[in-house]
Formats: sequence, C-alpha cells, structure tokens
Amino acid sequence: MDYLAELNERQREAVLYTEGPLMIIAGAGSGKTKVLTTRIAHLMKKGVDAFNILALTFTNKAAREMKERVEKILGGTEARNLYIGTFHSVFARLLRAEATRLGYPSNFTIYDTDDAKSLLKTIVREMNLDEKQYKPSFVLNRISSAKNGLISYAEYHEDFQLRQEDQRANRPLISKIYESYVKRCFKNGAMDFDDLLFNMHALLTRFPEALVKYQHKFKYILIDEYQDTNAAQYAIIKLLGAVHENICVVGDDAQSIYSFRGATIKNILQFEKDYDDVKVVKLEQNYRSTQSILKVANEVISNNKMQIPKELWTDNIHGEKIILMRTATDNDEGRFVAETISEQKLRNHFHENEFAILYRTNAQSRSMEENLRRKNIPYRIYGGVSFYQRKEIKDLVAYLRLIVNPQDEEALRRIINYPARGIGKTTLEKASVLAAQHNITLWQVLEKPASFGFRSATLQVIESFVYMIKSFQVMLEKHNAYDVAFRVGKETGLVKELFVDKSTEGITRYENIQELLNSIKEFTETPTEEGELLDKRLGSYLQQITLLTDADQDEHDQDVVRLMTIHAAKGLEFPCVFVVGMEETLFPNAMAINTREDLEEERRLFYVAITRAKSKLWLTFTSNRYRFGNLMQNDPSRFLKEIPKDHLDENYAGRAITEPVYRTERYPDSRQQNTPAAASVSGLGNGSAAAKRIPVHVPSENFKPDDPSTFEAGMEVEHQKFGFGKILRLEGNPNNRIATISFRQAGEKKIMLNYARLQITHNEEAG
DNA sequence: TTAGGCGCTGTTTTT
DNA sequence: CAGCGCCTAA
Repeated sequence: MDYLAELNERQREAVLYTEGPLMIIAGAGSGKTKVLTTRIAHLMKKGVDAFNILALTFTNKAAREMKERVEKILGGTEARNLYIGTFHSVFARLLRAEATRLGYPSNFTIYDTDDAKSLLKTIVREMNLDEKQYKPSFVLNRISSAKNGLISYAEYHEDFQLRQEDQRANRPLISKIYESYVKRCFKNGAMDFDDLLFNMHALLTRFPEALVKYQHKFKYILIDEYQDTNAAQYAIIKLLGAVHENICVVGDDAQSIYSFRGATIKNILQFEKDYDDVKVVKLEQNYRSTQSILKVANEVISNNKMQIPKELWTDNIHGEKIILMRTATDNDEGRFVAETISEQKLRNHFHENEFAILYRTNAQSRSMEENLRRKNIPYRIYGGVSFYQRKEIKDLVAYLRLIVNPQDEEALRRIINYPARGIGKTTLEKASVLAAQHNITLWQVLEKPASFGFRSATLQVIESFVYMIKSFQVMLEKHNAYDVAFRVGKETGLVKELFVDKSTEGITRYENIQELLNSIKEFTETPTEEGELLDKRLGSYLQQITLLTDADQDEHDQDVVRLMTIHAAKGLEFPCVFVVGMEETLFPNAMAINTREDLEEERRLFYVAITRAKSKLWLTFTSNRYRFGNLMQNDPSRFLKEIPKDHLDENYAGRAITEPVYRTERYPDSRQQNTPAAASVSGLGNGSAAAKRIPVHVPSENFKPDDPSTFEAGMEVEHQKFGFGKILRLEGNPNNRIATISFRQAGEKKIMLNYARLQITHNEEAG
C-alpha cells in the first residue's frame, strides 16, 4: 500500500472513499491527477476488475496520462482494460458497438466542425435561404447548443423561447435547418461531435437493454474536469451511474472555462443534491506554484461572486514578484518575450521547454512566432489549424472516408473533382437534385449514372471515378489500411500533384501527406485489442483521428517553447509562463464583457493562466495592436488592477513608458514597411479607409525618415505615401505622439509618429 | 470548367 | 490582414 504513502491526508481520504458518490473539489495544482490515478489503482488492488471502471476526461492527453500513471503504479498490463478516454472517444466507441440499434452503420463517419459547416452550407443553399443570414457558423452554434442541451429538432421546433430567440435574431428557420441537418447526417452515416453525446444519451434512454448493460458494466465511474460538463454529459453520467452510484467527480469551479460549449457550473453545485449521501473532499494544498503566484491567483479570483469558497495554500517558497511589462506594439511585445526567454536561458539556465506563452486568441501567436524565429528560439504552436484539419490531409482522408462509408456525402463532395477530373459544379448540382428527388444518396446516383441521363462525356468520367473508388473498396478485404491509403494517394494523382509543387508550402503539404501515411502505417502495425477486421481497422483509424487535436501530438521531451491559448493550457504547468495581451477588448475579450457571467468566466480564464506558472510569471500588454489589419489602441486589462501591488513588479511597465520606443531601423517590421498607411490611427482620423483612394506618392530619391522625437508643430514634412504636408499640431503622451498633418494631396490626417516614416523637409523655426 | 483577381467581412475560447 | 465568395476571362 505504499502508493498511499505519497498522498496527503485529504488526498488519501479521496482515494479510500471508494463506495458511493464522491465529489472532489480540487484547486489548481493540488494533485488532482494523482488522486484520480491512485484511486483507480486502489480500486484495482481491492479487486475491482479494470473492465468495470470508466474514467472520462476532456482531452486525449489527460486520458493517456492517466492510463500511463495507473499502469506505472500497478505494473503489468491490466490497466489496458480500463475504459479511460475522452467523453467523445469513449462514446464513439460505445456507439460503434451499438450503432445498428440507432440505425447507423457501425463504421459511421465523425464530422468535424468543418464538415458540419460545409454540410450546413449546402443545406442552406438547397433550401434557397440567404447564406448571409444563415451563416454556417451561426447555425452550427445554435444546433450545437441545442444538442448539448439534449433538445431534439422536434423539441426545438416546439420550444417557444428558442423560436423567439431565432425570430429576434432574424433567423426564424433555424429549427428547419436543424431538422434537415440531422436527417442529412443520418443519411450520410455521420455524427458530428455533439451527436456523439446526443446519440449516446438517445441510446441509453431509448434502449433499456443497452442502458442496463452499461450500468452494470461500469461499476465505478470517474469524471475529470466535472465543472466543464454540459447538460448532455451530465445526463449520461447520471444514467450510467444510477445503479451503483459509485460516481467520483473531480472539479474546480474556479477553472470552469467552457460555458460557450454548453458547460455549466451548475453541474458541480447540483451534484450534492442529486444523491443522498455525497461525500465532499476539498484539496486545497497547492504543490505547483510559489506563494507569490498563488496569492495573486487567489486575489484575482476573489473578485468573482459565483464560487465555492476555498483558499488555496502552499508550502512552497515565496518566490518572485510577477513582472508586468508594457510595450508599444504587439510586435514589441513579441520581441520582449523572445528577448526575455533568451536572457532567462543564459541567466537561470532554463531550457526552452520550461517556457510557455499563453494568449487569449490564436491570432496572437503571430507576433510571438515572428520574434522567436528571429532569435532562433525553437517553439511549437498548439491549436490553430491542427494537423488533421489541413487541406491536404483532409483531402486524402476524405478518400478513405468515402471508401469506408460511401454514404459520406461531405467526403464525396470534397474529392469528387480533386484532383480535377471534369466532374464540375454543374454535374454535381444535377446529381444532388436527382439524389433528393429519388431520396437516395449522392453516391447511389453516381453508381448508376446511365439511368439518370448524363451526357456521355460526363457519364464516362463519373463511371471511371466510381470504378476507382470501388476498386479501393475491394482492396480493403485483403490489404491493410496503409496499403489502401498509399494506393489512393498514388492512383488518384493526389500525391503527385503535391510532389510537383515545389513551393515552400507545396513541399510542406507533400511532407504532411507522407507523415499521414506514416501514421497510418504505425496504426496498422500496432495490433488492436479485439483483432477487428481489416476494413474496420481503417474505419476505426478514421474515427480516432477526427477526435484528435494537436495537443495530443505532444512529445513532451521536445525542447521547445510552447505557445497556446489559455484554454489549451488547462491542466498543464510550466516553470516560466508569459501571459500576453493583457488588454481590454482582448482579455477580457470584447465578446465577453456584457454580462457578469461572461466576465466572471474571463476572470476564471485569467485564473487558469496564472496558475499554470510554477515559479516565474510575466504579464504583458501593449498600447497599440494590429487587429483587423489596422492599428487599435487598447487600455490595460481591468484584471491587472486586481493584482495586489506588493506582488507585482511594475518597473518594466514604467520603463517602457519613459524609454524611447524601439526604432524601426533596428528591427525592421515588414508590415510597417509595406504599408506605411497602416500607421495612421484608425478611429482618430479617417486613416486607412481614406488612404486607399489617395494616389500613391513616390517618395523623394533620398528619402530618409527622421527621429520622431524631433518633430514639432509647424514643420514641413514628407510622408512616404501621403506626400508633402505640414504639421498642424501634436498631441498624445511624449512617447506616443500623434501629429495632425495637413497634406497637400491627401488632406488632413492624424499620424502616429512612432510608426509613420516622416522626413523633415523644412523647419519653420530654423528657416 | 477552371484560374485568377477583386472586394467584402470578420476574430473567442474547442471536443 | 486574410480567407472566401463572386465575377470574369480564357
């Protein structure tokens, strides 16, 4: 029982309380994963069969880590029999086994967000609705939250409130689109992410035998990140656990950051009411961060009204103050981070992999990336476009999907004319109409094109396309997934097309395809538990990759700086953390400041960001940031004011204000060079919009920008783009001066001197 | 049928 | 700024 010795008293209590409902409120860094894994190991040591334990997480990575750690405690291979995985992947697996009950093929396709949007787009088009009014992302959001709330399209249709919301938003037909979307997915043999939850719930409620079967199978259920569960997940867990009631949920209300995905803290608050004797254990000792960091985190989160009272504490050293840095531009912010990393590596012997740069939105990675590259600091960006979402990967995967499931219309549409084979829009449209008329799938139309009267040239290309796909399907019987994928790449001409393209991106795309083929090979060579059939193995490969994100590709030993959104950083920890973009409208995000609930979620997000740091934490913000292609000025984030002053080192922020701003000569910034007009301040003048209409000024031969600090009112100046003009007046603080200049051609403009490249042509005072 | 150019529009977070 | 839809030319 030595595994128990490593636990503190509270942790041990949580591990040993094995029977009956248990809720663990686990603060950040309090050893939550350790408790969960030890608990599972303990159950197994007590004689519980691994097959009877279900553990659900939100990321594959968390699941894998859990599995590995249990394996380590137990030794042997028993841990492999545990059902540990994400909600989505575990349910996908169960649904695959039970698919026929619901009328789905067992090798159903899983649609990712792109597939779903693309299908919605075709549906909206087919319904002759305005595509701007019913934008796929908007419609998908509506449908998604309905499904996550377990509201079927029929119920949606009857729901007064939902209908009214749609009316008010001038999108009254959402419920109709919802209905066709569901029907079409079903026809395509496809489920989207939300369907994996919705249909799992449907399975358990509509088929009592299935419910009973799984209720008895999963005698012990553990749920990680319970604060992030939504109504569907909540209901499923409740159903599954109803017989044994051995449900252990772990969560931290302070880290609930997924309400936009339907998650609700209510599930945590509700838990105690759902069962008669709920044992609650609070883990409040933090093993991760310095006292300083923890104090700041506690202080910040205390501004939230909605929370379960608790106070995280730690035995760790006090540590250093948190450093606040202000820069002039987003590019400077990136440079500061890159320079600080270099400096810290030298001074404190940190490795690259001890740093993380966290931001609110993916778009912010760019300025970081550019500056890290400039300083030759190796890095890796998580999120954004994941490997499996890249075009070239999706193209090849679409072929594989179609081979496994010819009903999959999205896959078919994607590749029917890629590489180009003369089946264009007209043909596809005709086929779609026919499919709808005869109530068959698109594929079924293409299978018998002769009976639908296509022109003979078209007929021929369709037939050879179908023949090709069918020949791949035949291959499935005797060849493994890799052989099929390889042949597909070759015979469709897809690989060749990428090989011929020798541009940088073309080479990357080619390499990506090779990487995909390698991963398929690896998959085929790793035996699966139940020795499933070969075609099923390609099917299961496809199911699995749709649920992968690129956080799952992490090789943790890689010595690189990690860049990711705060959302993606949840559950991770780093010795040194930069939280960048601490500005109003960005963080808290402008989309999330209108209600207390939203704002509190932003604050929890900030709390998550702070608590990722073990020993050093930097917060940065910038006065000027490019957004939407023009320069925006933001105030410092309100959250900064919530940090206790004695834990915050503001020297750097101060220095940045009094020091001259980094000059463009020293660090050329491509954006500024290419578009000098972008330097005019949007919102102040009629800057960039007007700039487009002005005839381009050709700068003088010996044009050389002068030091901005030397400019004064009354000077005659030349601007690279706006031409000659005179400074009327200057305003703004000394380091961010804004000049109003009257240009001969371009008229009156407000120009930020730090960015504009201006040359003095005549000095009134001197001359 | 396809490629290429122009103009509009939008940026939150993700399984 | 970028990605996408729409239009035009070939």
